[in-house]
Amino acid sequence: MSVRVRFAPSPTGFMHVGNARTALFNYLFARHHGGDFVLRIEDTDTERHSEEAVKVIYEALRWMGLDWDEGPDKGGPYGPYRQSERLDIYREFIEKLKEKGLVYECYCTQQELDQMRKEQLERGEPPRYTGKCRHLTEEEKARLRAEGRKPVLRFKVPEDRVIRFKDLVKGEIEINSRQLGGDFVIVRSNGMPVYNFVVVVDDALMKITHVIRGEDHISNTPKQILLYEALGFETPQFAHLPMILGPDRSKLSKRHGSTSVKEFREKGYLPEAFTNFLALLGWYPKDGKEILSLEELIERFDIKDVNSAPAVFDTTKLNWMNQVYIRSYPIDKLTELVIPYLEKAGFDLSAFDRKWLERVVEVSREYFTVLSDAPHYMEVFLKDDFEVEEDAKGFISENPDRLRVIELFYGKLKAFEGELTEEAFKKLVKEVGKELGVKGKNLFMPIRIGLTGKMSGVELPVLAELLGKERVLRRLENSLSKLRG
RNA sequence: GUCCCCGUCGUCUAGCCAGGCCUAGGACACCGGCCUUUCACGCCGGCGACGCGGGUUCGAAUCCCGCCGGGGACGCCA
Repeated sequence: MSVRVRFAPSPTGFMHVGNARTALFNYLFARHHGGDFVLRIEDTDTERHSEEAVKVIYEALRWMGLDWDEGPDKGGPYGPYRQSERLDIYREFIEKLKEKGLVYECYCTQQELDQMRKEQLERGEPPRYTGKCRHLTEEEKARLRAEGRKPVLRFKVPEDRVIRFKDLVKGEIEINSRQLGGDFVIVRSNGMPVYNFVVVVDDALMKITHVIRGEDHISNTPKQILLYEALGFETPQFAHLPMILGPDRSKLSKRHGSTSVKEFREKGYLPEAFTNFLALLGWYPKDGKEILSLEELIERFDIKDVNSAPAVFDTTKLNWMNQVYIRSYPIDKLTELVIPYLEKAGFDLSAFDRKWLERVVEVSREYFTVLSDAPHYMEVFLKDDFEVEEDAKGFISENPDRLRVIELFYGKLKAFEGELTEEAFKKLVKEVGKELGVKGKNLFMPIRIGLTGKMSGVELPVLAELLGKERVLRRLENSLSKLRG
């Protein structure tokens, strides 16, 4: 039987990195085995969900390069792929459970349940539903209905049964049915079925062979296994991925800073780096190669190599990886990605030639960690009327020779005929040094300051050639006036 | 509270299932040096971990037990 996995997020309006990793691992598993990757939207909690939120999921997945074979937008043989559109299907299976006598109506109110839980906790007992409504007579039900109460449907959990399953990541797990918290709700009082039920129906009907999801679902698994059995479905294989933790070792959440895929995208992480980094959170390739393309990840991915210990989400390594990817990215693509950041920073790029801009990106990218660093490092190429920084001013005023270097260089350049290539620039600087008897830092730094107003930056000859004679002259005039004044 | 899961450098991890090859390997970060007439890159080097205690064994990071620590789940959320 061929492998079928699914990613089943609920559209909350943002895609958490934990979800992103779950999606990735499902995708890698499917592609590695030549199977199908299904996208299903879990929106039974209707009030919370919107179309916009579904779009967020699509965008995150597409950005990461994870393409799905079946889904709400694509269709497929086991649709619909949105739970809110599958209500008739669920109804059918709920009827089945009713016929088998495996469910019953419960009329307890929210307040009653809360009260019960509170008392149990106070007594030091684990909170659980006691089965109070399990044996209501028809008359009692009628009376409760007359009070205006609307029942939920609860599933009868067997008294004392050990439920076992083999988790592909964690190994054998067993739990006694007594620990499940009592008979659980499968249909809300408003008629809407609940996660633990629909997930089973959907996974079974969609022929999902492997359920790969976060570790926080481990405790749901026994309940779901009970439902698979009650409905006469074959249980799939389970693989529970270790949690992703914040720096304080608690479950990663918004208070830990950036946790949504969108934020990483906006900061200027490349999807390749982000995906690569996520893959290494809880998984490690046998050959130890860490920089891996999606194809290479697919090739190497094995669910058996997934670590069972949780991983702390620390973006330090992601930063490094992003640099690695930035440096090897196709320059035209990188330029395309960088442009929005430059425009957002207020640079008018219309005056610049595309090829020239690519050259600038090429020499600047060595300095970027994230794409949003681009304006900072590229400014030196884009803006001629800069300020001279304080430390640079200080450096010049320390020694009168230093200002003279700029002045002489300016004069020589003005008189210079021809194109200002790297070679020509070096030659001119050398002449200045010779005539003034200045070398090293005392020679180069004033020229750097004259050209950029700063004490550090890209290599000067490269900068000079890219700017061209006219712009260099203008810059020297600019900084000279500021240094003298 | 109860149950479940987990515990190797600061972080991601290799090794653990099939005990000796582990004086515990790699990567990131950090520190130092080299390179560079700046910064960064790059190169070289350094720092740095088997949670604790018992067993089993000639030998344990690896197997067993206990403890401690961390996390998760206990919803008419998913």
